[in-house]
Amino acid sequence: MSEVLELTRVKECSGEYVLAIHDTMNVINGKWKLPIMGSLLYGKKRFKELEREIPGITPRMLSKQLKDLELNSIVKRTVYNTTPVTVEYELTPSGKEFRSVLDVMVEWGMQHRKRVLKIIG
Amino acid sequence: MSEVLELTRVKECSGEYVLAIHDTMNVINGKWKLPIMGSLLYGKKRFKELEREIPGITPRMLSKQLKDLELNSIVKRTVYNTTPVTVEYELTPSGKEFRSVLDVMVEWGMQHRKRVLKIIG
DNA sequence: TATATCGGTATACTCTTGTATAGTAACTAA
DNA sequence: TTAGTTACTATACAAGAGTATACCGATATA
Repeated sequence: MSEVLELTRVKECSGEYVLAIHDTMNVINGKWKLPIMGSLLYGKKRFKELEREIPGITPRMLSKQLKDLELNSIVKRTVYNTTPVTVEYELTPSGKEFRSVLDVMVEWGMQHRKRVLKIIG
Repeated sequence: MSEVLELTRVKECSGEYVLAIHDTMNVINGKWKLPIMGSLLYGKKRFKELEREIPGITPRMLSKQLKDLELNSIVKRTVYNTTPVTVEYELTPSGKEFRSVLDVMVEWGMQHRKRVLKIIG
């Protein structure tokens, strides 16, 4: 079965549809995962770099969310044997391809904002 | 400025990009908004119909989330002057167009699942 | 010697989300 | 008369998400 046909079939089939949605939701839930991924879209970052780039995040939450993202194969963590240790975070291929989801979200978000302002204004 | 050019510009501009993402996140956050919208994709529904179709939801949460969705112009609520009152919920144009976001989420979710299984298996 | 950086962890708290259970007024069918 | 439907609301509670603050050992810098 071709990819396109399979996708069409899945969109009809509520079970797999819901499963895939659930996978995606797991990646973006919470307040901090999208900001972290957004920051990593521009290249590898170290812990403190992320902490500085994401205003308001505490080390506790950054650590927790990075672990989540690593578990879900969105982020890769690499430790370098320097003194003191260097730890680098980067997006996996899945992480990088998540940009397509972000772009559609942005597109919808903008259209939605326009429609709402047209009604109010 | 054309739509396409404007979108390209926004994708470069972190401020508006983040704003639009935020709009979209507001629509889907929490456990129940996507199930509700999913149910309404197939047409107007009444309160009790939604309650029956979404397993596990309590009337409290259904009421709360419907209010949220109404506030954000995703769902339209119509009251009919019958006895007892009939209340119908349906998606607004924005709500209907949200399907494009869902479809991309499904596409990414499936690809991601495949990639992860390939590594593990 | 004092301070700062690195990549975090520990503890305690609040705040939001969600659950459980019961109840409401008005009406209908058995 | 009793039970059920409609569209919810009220109260109380549990659990999870997020915040605030402090701390760790090792190393580098002033």
